[in-house]
Amino acid sequence: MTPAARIACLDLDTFFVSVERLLDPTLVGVPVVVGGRRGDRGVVTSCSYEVRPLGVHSGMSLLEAARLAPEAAFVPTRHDTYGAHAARVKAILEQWCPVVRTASIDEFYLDFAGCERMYSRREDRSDDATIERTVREMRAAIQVETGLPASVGIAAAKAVAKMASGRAKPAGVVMVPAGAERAFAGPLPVRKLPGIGPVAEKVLVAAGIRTLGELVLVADGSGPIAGMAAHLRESLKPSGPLPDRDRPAFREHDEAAEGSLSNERTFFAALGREDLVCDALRSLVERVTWRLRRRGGTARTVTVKIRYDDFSTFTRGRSGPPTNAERDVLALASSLLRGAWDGRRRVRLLGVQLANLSAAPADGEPAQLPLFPPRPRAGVAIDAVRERFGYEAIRLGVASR
DNA sequence: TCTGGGGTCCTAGGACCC
DNA sequence: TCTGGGGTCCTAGGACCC
Repeated sequence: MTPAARIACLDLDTFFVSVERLLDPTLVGVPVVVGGRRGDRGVVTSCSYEVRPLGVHSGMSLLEAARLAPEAAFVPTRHDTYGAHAARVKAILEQWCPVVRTASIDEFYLDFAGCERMYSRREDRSDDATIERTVREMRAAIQVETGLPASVGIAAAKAVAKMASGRAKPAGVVMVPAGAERAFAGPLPVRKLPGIGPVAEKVLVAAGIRTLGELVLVADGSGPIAGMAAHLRESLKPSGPLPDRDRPAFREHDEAAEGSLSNERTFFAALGREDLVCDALRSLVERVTWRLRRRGGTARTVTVKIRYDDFSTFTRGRSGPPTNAERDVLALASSLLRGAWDGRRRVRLLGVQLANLSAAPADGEPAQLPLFPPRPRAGVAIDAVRERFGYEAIRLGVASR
């Protein structure tokens, strides 16, 4: 069977902005920047199409964005809010396609292989036409049912579908028929290829390679540029079946026993005092272990991250017996912090990561020895309140500073 | 462009084991 | 004893993605 363009990549347009507009209709039709209030330290996480021509883009500091777009409305990011909207989108996609995978909060891959017959109509002149028409109908259904605009790329290869979804924005559909991959990708800047970031781009541009059409011609061989060319050629080939499951971070809570969990914080003013650094560490441990318990898992590895004023960054980690107890993690994190911080330099950022996750033994099941000490009753009560009303419903004395 | 916060994946050296 | 090769785990750092 010849490979065909059956992989669709659906990307929600300016997702956070779109959700904020659903929740606050006064934002409709006005330029919007999501990421924080004017003057906050932080960066743009999403911005509306009105401000793009002014030079605003995600990742830019809010100060710069405010200078470029003085008229824009600035709204803080509400991470707890967006997941439910993404879940509604996914539920609709599953009515249209048997294979739907979540790649990120605003991005889904679908595999329509084998669906041509079911969706075929007399006016369709080919299987490709059937799929493209179906995807257009699906895209419109998402918009009508959720109020969220989306763009879709369709191709035989995931990476090509992804690049095509970029070309489909806003609110469009672009299909790249099998065999047309090189013609489609050739004119695009190298940065558009998934896997080419700022560092790789710099290397390529320094070598005079600006487009994927130039990169694809680089011969096989050793060295970073030949490696990137090989990566590109591989990316243009038809993809195999999509992975069995969603990425770990986007699975349901009770099956999320893989991947890692982390919380980190950049301080408005870098911290120099030891007691404040320790308080911050405690607060991070409290939050990240709560998330771990909520998804019913344990972690074997704890890593502390520290960034100084000059942006130099260090991590120190250690593995041990699995735990989800705040006390255990705090003890380990504190000792790692002592190894990572000289106690003199000012600390700009502190982070705690939990990794090597696995599912915690079910309730009532005898754990081997005291690896899973019963949670103190106060801790259980705090978790319960947070489960109902959200993490911020309870601020513990020292952590609320 | 003075740079947030949540992730994944890859590399590379050393320990350790058979 | 001076010494092979493969596999896996641990740790630190970095590129990349949204």
